[in-house]
Amino acid sequence: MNQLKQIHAHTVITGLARFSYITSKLLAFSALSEHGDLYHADTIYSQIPVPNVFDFNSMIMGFLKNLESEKGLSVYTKMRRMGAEPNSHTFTVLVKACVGLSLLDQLYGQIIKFGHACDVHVTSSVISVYSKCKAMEFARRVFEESLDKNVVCWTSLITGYCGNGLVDDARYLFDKMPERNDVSYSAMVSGYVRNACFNQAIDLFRDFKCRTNVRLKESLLVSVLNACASVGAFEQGKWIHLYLDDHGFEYGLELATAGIDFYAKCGCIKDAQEIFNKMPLKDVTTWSAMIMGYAINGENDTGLELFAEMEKKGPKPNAVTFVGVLTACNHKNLVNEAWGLLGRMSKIYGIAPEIEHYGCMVDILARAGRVKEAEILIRSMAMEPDGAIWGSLLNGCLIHGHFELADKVGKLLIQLEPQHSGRYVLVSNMYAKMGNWEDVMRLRKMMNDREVVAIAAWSFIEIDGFVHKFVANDKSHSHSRNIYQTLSQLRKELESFSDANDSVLL
DNA sequence: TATTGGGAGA
Repeated sequence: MNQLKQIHAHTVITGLARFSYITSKLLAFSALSEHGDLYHADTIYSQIPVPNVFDFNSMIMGFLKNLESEKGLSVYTKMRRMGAEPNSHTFTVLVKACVGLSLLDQLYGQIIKFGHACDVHVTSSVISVYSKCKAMEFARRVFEESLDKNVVCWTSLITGYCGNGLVDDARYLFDKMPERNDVSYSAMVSGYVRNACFNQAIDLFRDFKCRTNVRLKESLLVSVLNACASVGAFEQGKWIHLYLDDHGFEYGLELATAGIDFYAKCGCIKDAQEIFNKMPLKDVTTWSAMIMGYAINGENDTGLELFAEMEKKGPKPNAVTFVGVLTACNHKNLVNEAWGLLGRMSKIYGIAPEIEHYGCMVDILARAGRVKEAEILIRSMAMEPDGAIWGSLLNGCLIHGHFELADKVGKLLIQLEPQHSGRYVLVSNMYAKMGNWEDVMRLRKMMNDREVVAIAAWSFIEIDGFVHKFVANDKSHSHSRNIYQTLSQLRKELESFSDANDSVLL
């Protein structure tokens, strides 16, 4: 950048600055290059008597890249005042500065006025921003009215539908689009993942794999790994890992972190660790995934040790990292350590606790039987407690037999989430435990009246690529007898283990 | 000079 400043000074002294293409190049580099300097660009820009569209566009892009949308918009205002005509590049970038619908509507009016409504770059950008404003009907209209649509425009609309929970509409479009590329597949797969349709995501990927012989793109594999992690589709995820090794992929940040998460969620913590160790570069997300991985696999000490290592020589932990560390404390009943970490988080790292952190802390306290303390913490929170937090407290009350508080929290929870069947089940179980059958019946009637249907929770396990499904009281599996025998054996072992521990504690 | 997609969270 110093060299550039010297060149700039030189052009001013020698009069070369009169040649607009030279100044424009200097301006663009300063505003947009990684090694640039936006404020130097601003100086160059202010010294140009009559900037051209290219210069205005460079400044708009620079400000937007720097997350200064208002300044970007004011460049546009100046541009219009000076009578310069915006081009399609201007609008493609500028629409991203529109935070609200009214601003976007105004800008779209300008786009039509200057005749850029059919430009594929502009259309894709506008669709994408309307979608982010949750205005799908407008996004759709812009799409329909554009006479020249390419695969990018289609993909923008598909992403928009997925982002607004309309995953079926997205799929309908996806099937209808005249041409698909790897990004459209990626968009649809990750759209399924974001909407918790993991199996559809995996099916679509398999479909894509069959149709093509080209090298699969990283982004698509990241989305699929995500889906595999969520449903425990071990064989499919493992296939991706082999594919990566066979095709000489680098262990890049997104892909490798998704891999760590996948193996950890499938219970293969050693494989997760192997990827972690192989990665040439790790960032806060990578470390967080690994810490959380240890926590959910019961290797809480290793998780806490890794966190200590991160504090010494890794990137600065963020809010998500602390969710992982608190989860590790939770599984080991480390109440005081958790309090300490929550304090460290805000005092040392300046991270204000979010509802997730309170959620972990309440869960830790409640599981440890410190339900009063948990209740006080909930009431001291700066934000409204959600159902999950009250649910943790209720759970703790039930484990430790605090029925009075459980009753109060249960009523509150049902009031807060009247359509959540799980809440009724939990509270109803509590009444049953107390022998309070009248209230059990009352709750059942309430559920009927409110048309709340209890959804059965299924478990899945994949063995040799075959998925086995289970539900409570299910005897349909061919090995059902053996499974129940093993379960009963396990229960006996757990009971004797817990009896032995109780006697140690007493 | 520009448009779509991608990693960790109770």
